Amino acid sequence: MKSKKAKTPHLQPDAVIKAALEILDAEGLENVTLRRIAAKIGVQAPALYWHFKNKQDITEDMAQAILTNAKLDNFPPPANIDDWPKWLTDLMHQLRNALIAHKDGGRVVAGASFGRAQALERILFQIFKLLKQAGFGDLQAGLAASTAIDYVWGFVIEEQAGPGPEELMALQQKFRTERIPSEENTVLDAVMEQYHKLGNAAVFDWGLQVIIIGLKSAKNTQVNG
Amino acid sequence: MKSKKAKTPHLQPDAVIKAALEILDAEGLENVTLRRIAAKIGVQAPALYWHFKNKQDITEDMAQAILTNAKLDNFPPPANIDDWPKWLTDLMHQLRNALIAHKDGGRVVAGASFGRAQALERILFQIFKLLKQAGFGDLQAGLAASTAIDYVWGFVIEEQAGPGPEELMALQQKFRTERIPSEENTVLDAVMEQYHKLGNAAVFDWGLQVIIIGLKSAKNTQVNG
DNA sequence: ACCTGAACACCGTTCAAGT
DNA sequence: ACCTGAACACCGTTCAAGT
Repeated sequence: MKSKKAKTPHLQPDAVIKAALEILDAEGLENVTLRRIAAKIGVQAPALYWHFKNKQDITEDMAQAILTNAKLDNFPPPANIDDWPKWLTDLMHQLRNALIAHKDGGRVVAGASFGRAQALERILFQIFKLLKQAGFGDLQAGLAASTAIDYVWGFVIEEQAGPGPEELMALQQKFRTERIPSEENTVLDAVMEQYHKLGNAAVFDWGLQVIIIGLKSAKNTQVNG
Repeated sequence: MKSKKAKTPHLQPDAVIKAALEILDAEGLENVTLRRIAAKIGVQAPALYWHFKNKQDITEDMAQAILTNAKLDNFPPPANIDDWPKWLTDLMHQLRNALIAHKDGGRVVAGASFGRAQALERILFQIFKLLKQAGFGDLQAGLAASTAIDYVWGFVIEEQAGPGPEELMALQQKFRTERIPSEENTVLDAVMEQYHKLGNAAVFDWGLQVIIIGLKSAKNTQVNG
């Protein structure tokens, strides 16, 4: 009698990625090692080499998982094509959310080459298609899509790699003595204060809207190499 | 008789950073190890710990060097304040140039926390000041500066970490079978072709101009948290 | 004050050997 | 087919010891 699923017959690749993401969230990227992953699923490190080519291969799958879990693919298009700004806004917020959902998510995806490229290409392709419908030229649609994605990318990397509270403290102390005009100094401090009140999502959205406004008037502009 | 500079009296911190950057350019970030750096300047690895707290400390200095060597500080302001768009354009191009001047430059600077934050803060402060002169509100000037910087950041990371020629090949092959509508497929391919003809600098500039156009109309808009 | 030698705990990876 | 045990070359880092 063959009992199906007797005792989890073999090591599932999905379980490996799941364990890796759990370690990532709990302890950060530098603790995602093959030995830690293996230990988490009750196996020895070399066992992973049966299912994955190497660590890079695992990283690729982690990146895919991070970008795939948020349903960025087949993002529901707007009823009215003229609402593409809102559609793009929502999609880019979703992309950011996917990246910040995991600790060091930006760095993980940045570390993946093939997996990142593939996932980002799909998103880019979606934006490309919709912007063309909205009246963008071929090249402009492609450029617009990558511009928006690059912005998200940079924002998240900065957001996650940015100085923690303790580093901010040290920074401020160094600047107190260094920075030239103390009047403007306090003005910038006040702005930083505002930043915190707004929250990252709002700051992110401000820049995103700037880009979208710019895109509206760049729909069919000439591109000069 | 004290001969000055007899035989390079002691190990100079600058020489360490210089050696590190040389290894970086020649062999990439993963080969920048303490032992390799030490070997390059004819010393043993533990010797570095006399001059630097740890490897992170060296990374911070590398980031500083990368961002400082390009003269991003005290970037000459425009004769006419209304020319702030060109000024900002030039500054951002210079920032990109500084980052891509070294192999993996983006990742090095991303890996630095204190050093990056300090250098970027200075650039941000400069932009902040000039945009205020150009009539931006306090908060808008700050948001505008960080938006522009984030874009540069994302573009360069993508530019440097992006798939190399061999990965692009594999990507295309995978997409040939996967991607849904082959008509649109070829359109996107044509766009990618255009990208190459334009070159990275032109693609970068297109997105940058989009942002600047958006900034012009966001000078004094309300910010909603 | 500045550097070496030797060691420690930890990597990713390989490979013969087990089942 | 799938996994272990042991080893290899390499990390960053510490520290006693040399000069």
